[in-house]
Amino acid sequence: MSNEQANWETSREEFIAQWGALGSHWGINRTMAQIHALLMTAPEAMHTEEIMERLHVSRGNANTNLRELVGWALVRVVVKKGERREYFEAEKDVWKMFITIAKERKRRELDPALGVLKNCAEQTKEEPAGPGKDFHRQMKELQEFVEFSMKVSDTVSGMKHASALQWAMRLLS
Amino acid sequence: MSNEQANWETSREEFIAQWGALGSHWGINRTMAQIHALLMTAPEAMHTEEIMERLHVSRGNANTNLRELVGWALVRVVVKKGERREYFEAEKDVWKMFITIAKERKRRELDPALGVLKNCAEQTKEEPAGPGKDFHRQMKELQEFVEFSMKVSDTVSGMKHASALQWAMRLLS
DNA sequence: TTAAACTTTCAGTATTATCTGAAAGTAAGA
DNA sequence: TCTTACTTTCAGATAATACTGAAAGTTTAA
Repeated sequence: MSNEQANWETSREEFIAQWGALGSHWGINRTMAQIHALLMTAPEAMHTEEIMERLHVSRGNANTNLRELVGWALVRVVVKKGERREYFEAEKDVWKMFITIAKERKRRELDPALGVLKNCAEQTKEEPAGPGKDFHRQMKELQEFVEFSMKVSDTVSGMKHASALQWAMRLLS
Repeated sequence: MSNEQANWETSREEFIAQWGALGSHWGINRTMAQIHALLMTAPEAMHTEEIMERLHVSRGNANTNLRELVGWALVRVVVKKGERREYFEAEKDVWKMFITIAKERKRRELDPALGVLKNCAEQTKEEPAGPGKDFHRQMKELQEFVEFSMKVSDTVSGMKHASALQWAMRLLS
């Protein structure tokens, strides 16, 4: 039977399925997360056709989500000499992956959110004591917290894996 | 005109709308995020009726999402003496809020994810050198990263706001 | 040029998530 | 016990999101 597959492929299937499910709890399209999981565990770069077949998705869907992943810088396009079609490969280093995701989410979501908070704080800074002032204080506190998180995130993102680990050891000990 | 409203209420509307949008990028139901934003900026505890009216949502929707927020421990039920209906109030301290969310997401999503990774790693630990072994290593690395994140998260969650700030200052300097 | 090989786009369709409203459930107190 | 005031549930409706497939677009090379 050609239905036989290596044992690890069974685990891989499970990983892909679960990574997809997890993604959708975090506002990430299920197919996108699955493609990511597939490429993350791929021994070689893959092309669209292979991905379509493996995940049973249409060309349009595969293409859109691959582009999205490339946009997130989690996946790179690989051109093979003598071949016309594009191959895709994912970043496999977990630490780099984490940093990439953190940076991207910051840019896409935290930055706009911070804008709103600043705006709300600014618009209410003249409020006299009472509910208006309380609201102002609340927005200020949120704003400061977000700014603080961003700084931490930037600092950690700038670290090499080794120094991050060292830093963490100190924190955890 | 009774359409007039305090200036800060205008900012509050914007905050609620944007908090809802942000939430949905993070896999959180928009209404839930909006109720949270509403309560977070409420001078007094509110009851279901007020929330329904303010956000134009049905009783069922309001009730479900309030219960969900109580389940997340982001909102508390308040009973007023002499009153039969329940009032709701949100945690306003940003640091506490953050810790609560971190703990809850860990419990709900990271714990199960870790299970899958461990499983995948376990099932492939005997793989001989080659793609199977590479997969095993990949799962191990992800597992270790998740375990590490959990430790950091637990440590930070255990901190009082003050000591967290102190810690952060050292990191950022 | 023309054709072949591949990628992108998008209108229409399918799927999933969310919401409504009314009926059923619960509990206090008259 | 009955009524009233409230909360919960959930089947069906609606809205948001994701997916398909085929046509249009692009690039390479003969």
